Amino acid sequence: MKFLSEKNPDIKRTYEIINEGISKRAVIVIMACCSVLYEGRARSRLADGDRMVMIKTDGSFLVHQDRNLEPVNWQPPKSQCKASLKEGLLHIEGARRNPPERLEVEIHSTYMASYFIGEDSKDLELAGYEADMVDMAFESPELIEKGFRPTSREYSTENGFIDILGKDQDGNLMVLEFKSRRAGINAVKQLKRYLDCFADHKQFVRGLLVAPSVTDDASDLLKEYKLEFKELEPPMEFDGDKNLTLDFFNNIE
Amino acid sequence: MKFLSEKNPDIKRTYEIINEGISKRAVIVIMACCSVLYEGRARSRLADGDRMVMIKTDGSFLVHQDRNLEPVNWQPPKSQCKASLKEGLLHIEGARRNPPERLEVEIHSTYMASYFIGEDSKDLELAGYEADMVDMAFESPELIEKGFRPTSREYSTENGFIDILGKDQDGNLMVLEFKSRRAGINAVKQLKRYLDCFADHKQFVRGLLVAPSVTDDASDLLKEYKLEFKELEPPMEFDGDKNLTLDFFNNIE
DNA sequence: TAATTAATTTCGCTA
DNA sequence: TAGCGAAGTTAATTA
Repeated sequence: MKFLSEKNPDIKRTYEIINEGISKRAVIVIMACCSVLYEGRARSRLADGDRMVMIKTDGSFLVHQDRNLEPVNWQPPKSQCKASLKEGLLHIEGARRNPPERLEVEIHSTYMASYFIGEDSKDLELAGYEADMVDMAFESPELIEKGFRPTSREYSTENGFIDILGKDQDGNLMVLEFKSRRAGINAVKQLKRYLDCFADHKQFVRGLLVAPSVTDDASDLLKEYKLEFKELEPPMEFDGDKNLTLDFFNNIE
Repeated sequence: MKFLSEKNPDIKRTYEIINEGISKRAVIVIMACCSVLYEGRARSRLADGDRMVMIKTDGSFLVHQDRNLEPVNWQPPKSQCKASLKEGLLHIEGARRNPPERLEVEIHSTYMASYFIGEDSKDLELAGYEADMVDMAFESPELIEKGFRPTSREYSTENGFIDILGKDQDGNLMVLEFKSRRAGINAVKQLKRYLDCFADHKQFVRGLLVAPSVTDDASDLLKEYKLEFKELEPPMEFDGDKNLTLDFFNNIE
């Protein structure tokens, strides 16, 4: 990896490092005392303090405080970032047109300025999506209940798309709504709205909420609406990897 | 600011820097080639690549690739982070109990390892919230329309809370739903559900969607449901600062 | 602690 | 490009 890192560069040198990093399409990481202004979808200001400033190769622009998971200010990918020296002050501006917004960092002193040109071709593999859960149930309908036969996925209604539509072993129509996390009352209301689309249906239609768990409120509402709940966890295997167990994952307590 | 930054430290030295940073409650920033595993609410793995690893003073733990605004993997504030050397490999683990989840970064080589103990007492001031918009309309009802008289905020119905309930100059009941951004069909449906709660009301009830703009679909749906739209921007002034104009904010094109 | 909701949500997908 | 919906959403507020 090619990189450059300097301690306590002065304002002018920091400016040079940022420009060099931008022109080389590097990831720029700076620790500095700065103030921040944002205007666009909302508007914010942040007085002086020590923060980490990062500009990524795709134009993502982040300002992190020493606390919180999320950046205190940011600009999304594809922002145009540029540095400028004005009256002895260093400004970094990230802007974009749609929506129009602008982030400006004013750097007063720099503790460390660096940029990195690295290799990272790998993308994240992630398991546990709601979509995978629906796929699993569609392919293995016995996970829902004995005799369940799914007929369609993403069945379109005027109140949105039903995850899975099918029939139980007695031929009753079934509407399935999936949640990959604990389901709340909104999930129940959503399911109810799907069932409303079958109000003129002659036969009884069963509504089934499928999730790892439900909140107490949601459980009550299910009873009130005469809907059902089926406990099911989202699949945690990676694609093409269904049979592999990693030691790592057995270590969690 | 007190800080330490070293280039190309070996694994053992990186380990020392991390431990020193953690014990001093510093912000740790590392550029390294690493792989990442996560298990908890979901499960993920990320093969080797060059990334930025950051541990904050509140236990936030982030892994950033050179692209995307969001970290590719992370652990929220209050996570327990610790480093360990196993068979010549450096592991950093961040874990928490509720929900049970664990992030593990395996570092293969380090380009830069650093920690920073800085000062940052300032919090972000932000304007442009939906809540501010509702407040503004409640206090200045003429912004909605001449003769409008708001009666309650957060009026509770079985379909959720109505932002503002009031009456127009002819005494008609009005239900107002606010969005601080462009409103879509979901906002219209939400407003419709509030109006459904007044289905047994003897008089006509007006439904008004208040937002900076609406999507075309939402506009169509408003007509279909015979609901109205009022264009209104969220307030962009900071608290206690209503009369100040900042030069900065005039610069945006 | 749990549930509800807005967010400069972001991100990916689809039309 | 815009709209729609899930997300390891996060973060704040309230019960």
